[in-house]
Amino acid sequence: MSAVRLLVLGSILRRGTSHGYAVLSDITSWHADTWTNVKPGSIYHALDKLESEGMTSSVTSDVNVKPGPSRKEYTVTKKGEIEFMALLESALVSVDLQQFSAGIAFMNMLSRQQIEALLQKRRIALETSIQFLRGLPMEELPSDPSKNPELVGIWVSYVENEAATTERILANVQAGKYEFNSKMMEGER
Amino acid sequence: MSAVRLLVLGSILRRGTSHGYAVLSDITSWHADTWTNVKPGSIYHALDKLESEGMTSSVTSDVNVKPGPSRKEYTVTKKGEIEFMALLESALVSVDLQQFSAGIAFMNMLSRQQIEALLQKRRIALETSIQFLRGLPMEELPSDPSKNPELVGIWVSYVENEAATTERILANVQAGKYEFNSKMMEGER
DNA sequence: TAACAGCTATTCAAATTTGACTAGTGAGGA
DNA sequence: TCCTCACTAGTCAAATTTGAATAGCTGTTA
Repeated sequence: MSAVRLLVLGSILRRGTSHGYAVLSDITSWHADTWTNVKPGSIYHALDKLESEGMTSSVTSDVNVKPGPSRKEYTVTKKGEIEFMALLESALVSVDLQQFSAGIAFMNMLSRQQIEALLQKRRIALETSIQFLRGLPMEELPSDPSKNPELVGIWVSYVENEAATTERILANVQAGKYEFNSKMMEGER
Repeated sequence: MSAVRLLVLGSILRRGTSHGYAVLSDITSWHADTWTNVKPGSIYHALDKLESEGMTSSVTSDVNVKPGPSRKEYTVTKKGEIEFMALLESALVSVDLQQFSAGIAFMNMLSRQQIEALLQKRRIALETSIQFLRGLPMEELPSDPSKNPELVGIWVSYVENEAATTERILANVQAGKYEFNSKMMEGER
């Protein structure tokens, strides 16, 4: 899965109630064409899917909306909120940059303690991955692509860089930067 | 598009002639579960698609193949070879890590001069991207996710790291490391 | 000998993503 | 007035990707 569901739920949650086009505008304005690449179709599909799963509920509003055609207003249900939290937590430990970015975009919706724990977890996973990559066989004149030192090098350096990034964010969070959610939600001890 | 087409064509080209399962085994053995994540379904789909587009041609071999059920043997056509080269060149300038990795996996199928030109091009694209990212507005207490300094930081550091990686590979290639294709192919000056 | 595990080889339905297209409304100019 | 442009809002078919299932052969074990 891509990060669409997380982004869509997050976008609606930030506004309390929202409609397709607003979600689309939010997301396309957030990404600097860099960290997400979601198209209208994916967003509207995700909206339908989320509604059919009971993650959101909607009303068709046709009265006194100012410009353009009528639209469907969505709200995130309790179930959807739980789903959002689960997606958010898994995004924040993901090695994938798009996932992780989307997680960071909504980091303020968790508590400082939760973020710290998740970032630690990501860092450890990345370090394990570095160990593994360093152990791979390589050949100067590779007999098959997997033994190409540059190929392995690309991934070692990516993962090392991610580990450093994670560490840096963690340090900032621990130093008391930014604001976080203080209200506790289900699934917490 | 993902890197499947490139990987499939590359795998067949390396063996001269090949069949679905061999392509699948190649690709899954190359990725260290890291730099590609292609499933059987995608590979067989790509094989069908490529054949229908005339990029490959196939024979059903049923005689004296040793184990298991019968299979379809594919060869890359001239047209497929041209497609492969185009995909390879575009992978090598891609900002996306999966694309770029797949390109590096087959770098020896281009000439040293071609690789050098493409890597330069990638580095320049990445540097332009860094300039852009550095110019983005940020807020310590972001009013919307796109202004989150950590989010922007993640991408700055990713792109900077990619620029450095590209530079490093370029330096090695220029220093005479590795072996490349000396035979010239169409579309070259 | 039959049954099962394990490798070879692939298929297929369902889910997701892409890319391109449709359509309503208001503002401003000719 | 009427036309066109730009913005709002969304739909849809086609392509791709996923996840899980199917099916052929060979060797081993009970």
